[in-house]
Amino acid sequence: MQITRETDYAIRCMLYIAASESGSAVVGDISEAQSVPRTFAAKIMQKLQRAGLVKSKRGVKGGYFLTREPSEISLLDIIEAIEGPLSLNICVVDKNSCDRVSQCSVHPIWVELRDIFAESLKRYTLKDLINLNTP
Amino acid sequence: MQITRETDYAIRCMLYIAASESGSAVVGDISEAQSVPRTFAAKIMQKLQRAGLVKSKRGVKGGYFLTREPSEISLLDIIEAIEGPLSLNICVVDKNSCDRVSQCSVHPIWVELRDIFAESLKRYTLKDLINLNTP
DNA sequence: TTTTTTAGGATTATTTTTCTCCTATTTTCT
DNA sequence: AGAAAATAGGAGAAAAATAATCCTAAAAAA
Repeated sequence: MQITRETDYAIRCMLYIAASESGSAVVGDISEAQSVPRTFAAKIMQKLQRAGLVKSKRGVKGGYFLTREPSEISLLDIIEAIEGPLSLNICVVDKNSCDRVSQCSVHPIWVELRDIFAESLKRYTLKDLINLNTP
Repeated sequence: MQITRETDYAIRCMLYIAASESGSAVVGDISEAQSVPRTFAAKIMQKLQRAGLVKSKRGVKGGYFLTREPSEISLLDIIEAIEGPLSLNICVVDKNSCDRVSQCSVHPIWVELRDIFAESLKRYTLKDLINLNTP
């Protein structure tokens, strides 16, 4: 029931970019500032890019920058970018994982809880997190 | 962000006991009915007992039975019995896991979300799940 | 005293997570 | 043009967590 360390890193990386003066940052800086292993940070940024949360620019003066305003990027966005669609139980996202889904009395609860959790995670944006830090 | 298979099994085991005529069940039956590997089911029942959700009786005519009414046992109870205290990020439950907790702007959010999620999970009891099944 | 059933320690197997390494490719600056 | 600074992505290694299994012991009932 926990986010993975990778997801935690991803949030911190996004936060670093969002809070940076220029609005963009290079993997080396992100990695160092947020204590995320450098090559792992690079992989994470690639995932975030594929999910459309950031864009990259190669070469000198390159780096990553957000594609939307910090107020438009939620924790849910980042979590799903890294972990895939949110669900509390595998059966919600992969019907084949359980052959009893159709008769399972818990299944609909997992679906319902997914929506409740998603709503909660949607409510927190990068902007909120930055504001908490520097009020 | 998902419960483990062990936790899913645990919920199904509890549900089986709660729904049984006699109010008690033997590991072999639980295992078979819920398609949980037998020895694993035994381990799970032991965890549930240590958490105080069930009690056991050894020997012929033995088995496991609930210590509280189905309406008094929530999904949160079962999840925490198996996985330990609920938290969305390791840092909420183990301060040593992250050396930046004190200055981390996300940390308080994880604490807050934990409470929201816990409340949601508390709302669903074994009784609710049984009723869904046999209305 | 035999059978049924749980208790618990030790151990193995599998899967997932958490990275690392290497070789492109792109872009800028001199 | 060429060197330097970045990201891109495939492949895979290491570590940790999950998902079991096995064995021996203990308790209770018949």
